[in-house]
Amino acid sequence: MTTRGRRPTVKEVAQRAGVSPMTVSRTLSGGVNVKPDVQQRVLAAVAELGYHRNENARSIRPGQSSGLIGVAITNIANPYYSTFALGVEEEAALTGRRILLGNTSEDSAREAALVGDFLGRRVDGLVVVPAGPATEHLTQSQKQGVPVVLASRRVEGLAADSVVLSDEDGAYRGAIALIDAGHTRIGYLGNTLAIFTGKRRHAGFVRALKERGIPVEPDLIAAEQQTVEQAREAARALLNMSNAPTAIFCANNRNSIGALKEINHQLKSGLKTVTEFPEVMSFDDFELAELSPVPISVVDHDPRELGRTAARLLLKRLDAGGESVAVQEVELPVSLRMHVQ
Amino acid sequence: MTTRGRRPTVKEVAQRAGVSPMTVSRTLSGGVNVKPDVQQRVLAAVAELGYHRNENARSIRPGQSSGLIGVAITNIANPYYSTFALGVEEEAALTGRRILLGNTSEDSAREAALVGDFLGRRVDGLVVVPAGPATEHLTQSQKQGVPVVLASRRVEGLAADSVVLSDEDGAYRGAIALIDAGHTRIGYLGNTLAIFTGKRRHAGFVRALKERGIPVEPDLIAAEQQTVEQAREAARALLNMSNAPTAIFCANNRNSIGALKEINHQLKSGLKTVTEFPEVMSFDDFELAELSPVPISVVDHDPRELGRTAARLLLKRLDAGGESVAVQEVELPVSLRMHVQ
DNA sequence: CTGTTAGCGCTTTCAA
DNA sequence: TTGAAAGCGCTAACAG
Repeated sequence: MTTRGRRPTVKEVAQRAGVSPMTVSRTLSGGVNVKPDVQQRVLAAVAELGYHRNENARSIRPGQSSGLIGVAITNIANPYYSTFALGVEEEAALTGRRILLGNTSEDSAREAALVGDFLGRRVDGLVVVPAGPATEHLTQSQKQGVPVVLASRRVEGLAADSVVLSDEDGAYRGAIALIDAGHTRIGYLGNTLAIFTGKRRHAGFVRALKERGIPVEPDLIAAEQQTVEQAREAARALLNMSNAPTAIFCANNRNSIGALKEINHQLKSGLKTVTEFPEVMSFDDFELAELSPVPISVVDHDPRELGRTAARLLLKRLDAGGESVAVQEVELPVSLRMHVQ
Repeated sequence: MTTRGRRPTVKEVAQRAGVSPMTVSRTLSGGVNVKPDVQQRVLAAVAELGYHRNENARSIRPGQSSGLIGVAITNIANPYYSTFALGVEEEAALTGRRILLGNTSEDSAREAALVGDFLGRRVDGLVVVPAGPATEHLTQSQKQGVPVVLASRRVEGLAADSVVLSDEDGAYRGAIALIDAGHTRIGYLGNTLAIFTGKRRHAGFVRALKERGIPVEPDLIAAEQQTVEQAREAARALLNMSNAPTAIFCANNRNSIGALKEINHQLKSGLKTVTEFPEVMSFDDFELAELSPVPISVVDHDPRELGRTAARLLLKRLDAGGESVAVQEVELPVSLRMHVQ
């Protein structure tokens, strides 16, 4: 039995198996040039002692990697990002790598601290959903040979691989669909234009309106909501306008959910009937969207695939070693699903 | 400028600052016994080079810890678990620790592999939502001085700290509430009884029925659904019975969502009216529960707090060093919220 | 096929 | 207040 609190080392395994540490090391690395019966003894000793090779000690040797990928996302609790993280984890696990996960809460300073910590832990690479326009910590990572892949959002002035959604196109198509359905007064609920996705989705929305000769009324645009509660308040304001919009475009799931909560609330209070509420278009699908009391359509996409793609871009660059590879900018397609049932 | 692909070491920082590596080390560890002006020079060199102390090299020295916590959960994409992970991450970050996150997909073998990998990376401790009754990998971890905290589920025969919900009590109260509302035919949708929470919630449900003299009809019990799709099928079977239940108790969010999807679907198909569908009681709150077309109540709790508590239990044990501390078994309360609006 | 040597980046111990 | 030496666990490179 192993003594409590002791972690066995190669030496102990070697001793127990009656070989040198090198033979243990070789056995554990595939067993080239080790006699089968000796391997057996080594593996038996490993099992008996519950030995696990110290990956940290291993990683400090030149040419060795830590097998760690640092993942910095803005909000783990948002299903969109947690599903994204799942995608990264799965793809990383395929190569035996693990993810170090950190939450930035949309705070650039926290992101920078997190990245610094990740570098200290010698991650092989980073997958980041950038919280803001800051780039220093990311370029520093790149300079030290730790590649960075941006996901969901890009940042200006940083030459890094990235995978984002077709935000502009998706928002454009969503808005066009509403216009085609006869709407001319369309509200907009989104996150701040300072954020990559917020800006692009807003741009797509505006392009659709302009193209169809519909004026963009500032009163109908609310683009500062990051939480469901904020979104709900903004939705309330839109719904309570004397000349309320007949449709609302929600630029992300937080805003869609806030809008539905408010619509549901007002509906249950009984002041208006269903037909008096606007139709909803949501950029982001979400669980139970089909329960919406008003017709709802979604600009759908696959956050898990977004995560997988981010990981793949990173792994590809890692495989290339230090060789310079052209920066990859991937844009994943979105699909319009009308009137989710 | 740092050369691409080079990570600076203490030596380089020392050279640049004109001191020995030890002085750099001391400065970075708080600066005791280093003259202020020397510290300035060191820190300047650190900043110029973008130096990050190699935590892996650091951790191999005796008495040093990696500052890593291994977190193994069964399904990152489930909001319940991702919110749980957020709680762990937050609490860990307070002590400067990071989490290594792995998904087990309810697979014990994968969990064992994950734990082995975590041990190899010299985690300070583990937070595990156990996928099954297997304990070998967990006792091995404990034997090597790496404490384990179980969350959401316990496993028999393992003396480890744990934090779980008041499953039995919550299910009991939920069922009693349905009975008090006049229901005598109550369906049950849950995950398998082989899982800790499944067994306990089912037990609470059954206890309520028995206590009130209501027979437990096997036909009304479906307890094998792990996914929303499976839950939806099981719900369909219940709804389509000639003598369908007037209420359904759903033992977790996957089952609640599956049930609501099916109810919504049948409702929109127009074969029955709203009042012909059963009322729903959901163990687990979830986003947009209030949009349910039928009355819904929830057995509510706080997965983030569950994560925080798990992390706190672990940190407390780590603080105690190797000293033996009594095993802590925490049970977090749940609250009944009737007729969510 | 196996073992010895040396050294990765860091910090504890001891000496100055 | 500073530095030199030694060694943590591991594995390339070189013997044998």
